[in-house]
Amino acid sequence: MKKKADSIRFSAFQLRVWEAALKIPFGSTRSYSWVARRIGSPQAVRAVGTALKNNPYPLVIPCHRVVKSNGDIGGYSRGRKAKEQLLELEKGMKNMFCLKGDISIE
DNA sequence: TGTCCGCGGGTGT
DNA sequence: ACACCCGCGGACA
Repeated sequence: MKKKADSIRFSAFQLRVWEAALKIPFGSTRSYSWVARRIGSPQAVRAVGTALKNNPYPLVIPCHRVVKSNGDIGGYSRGRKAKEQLLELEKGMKNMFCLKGDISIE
């Protein structure tokens, strides 16, 4: 990603990561490795984390739904706490609307 | 559990 | 070109 006045220049890798993140169902979570596999770069798990961190719209892109594969919550730009609360919030909303299954965006 | 190392991509120098 | 830095994961003790 070139940092210039343009600000609309992102690498294809980042775009793929964010696109994959957008496919994560509301109120659900996926792992970093899941995203890595999904974008066709199974070993790029660390890069996925970096890409998610660099995402320009942290709330539009549901990067908070990406957690560690070992059950840990993982990191978050705005702090782990915020991430945790966001997930709880989505869970609550899901419950509020009496949603049994996942909501698929595509 | 805690550490350690490799991983791919991004950024600074 | 080089040397780090990471929102990780898996192996190993």
